[in-house]
Amino acid sequence: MKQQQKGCDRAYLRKLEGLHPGTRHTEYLFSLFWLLYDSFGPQYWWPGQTPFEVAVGAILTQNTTWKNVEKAIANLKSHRCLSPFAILEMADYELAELLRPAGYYNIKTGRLKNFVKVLLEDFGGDMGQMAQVEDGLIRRRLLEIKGIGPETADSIMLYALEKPSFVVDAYTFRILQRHDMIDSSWDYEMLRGFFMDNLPIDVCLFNEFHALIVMAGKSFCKARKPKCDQCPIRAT
DNA sequence: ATCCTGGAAC
DNA sequence: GTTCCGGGAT
Repeated sequence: MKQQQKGCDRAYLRKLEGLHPGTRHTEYLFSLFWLLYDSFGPQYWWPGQTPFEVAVGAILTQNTTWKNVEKAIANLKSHRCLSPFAILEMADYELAELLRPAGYYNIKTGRLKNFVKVLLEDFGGDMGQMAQVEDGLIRRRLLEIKGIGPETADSIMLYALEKPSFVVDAYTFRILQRHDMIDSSWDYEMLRGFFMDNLPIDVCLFNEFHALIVMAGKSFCKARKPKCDQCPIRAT
């Protein structure tokens, strides 16, 4: 079972900040972080259990609310199919039926199998073995899998393998654009680099930061009717 | 630019 | 009733 990271608390994060040389961007990012941390509190992602379950969740949650993913994962569990081998051996239509509540069930059936195939063939079905591989290498390997794009790869890296890879998402783009820190020419890798080049490389920090950005995006920095007036990170 | 999909939230 | 998701492939 994946337990809560020990020592991933405010004191630890404060110390991290103190030890890191501050560029202008570093100051912006940390001030953003603390405003989020103080208003939403620690998030302790991933609401997950085993690293494998976290990876499955990362694939199933693509463009889908987490609530729906939980149902699909519950289905896998109740059918005792939450293992690489069980998933690989299941008939497509059968797996699709279990994944149904997560939406895109036919697409996700293929994507899950693609991932599980690599996990079994290259890493003996063991996430721990996958975690042994050097960060850059394993990221590239994950990105080769059809159905795993940059955000899903980084989510698996950070939340399942506990490697310090910053997860960027649509909220990250939106928030930084509205803060005038970036413009629309920035792509995924550039924005990921912005965080990783200006923050201490740390699993606990990246974990909380991305989770907090998601919270801010859901509650305030929405596409349609942003609640800028009440937003805790307004005018950062 | 469009497709893939169910379900929660508004 | 629409909108929108903890995206990615074609």
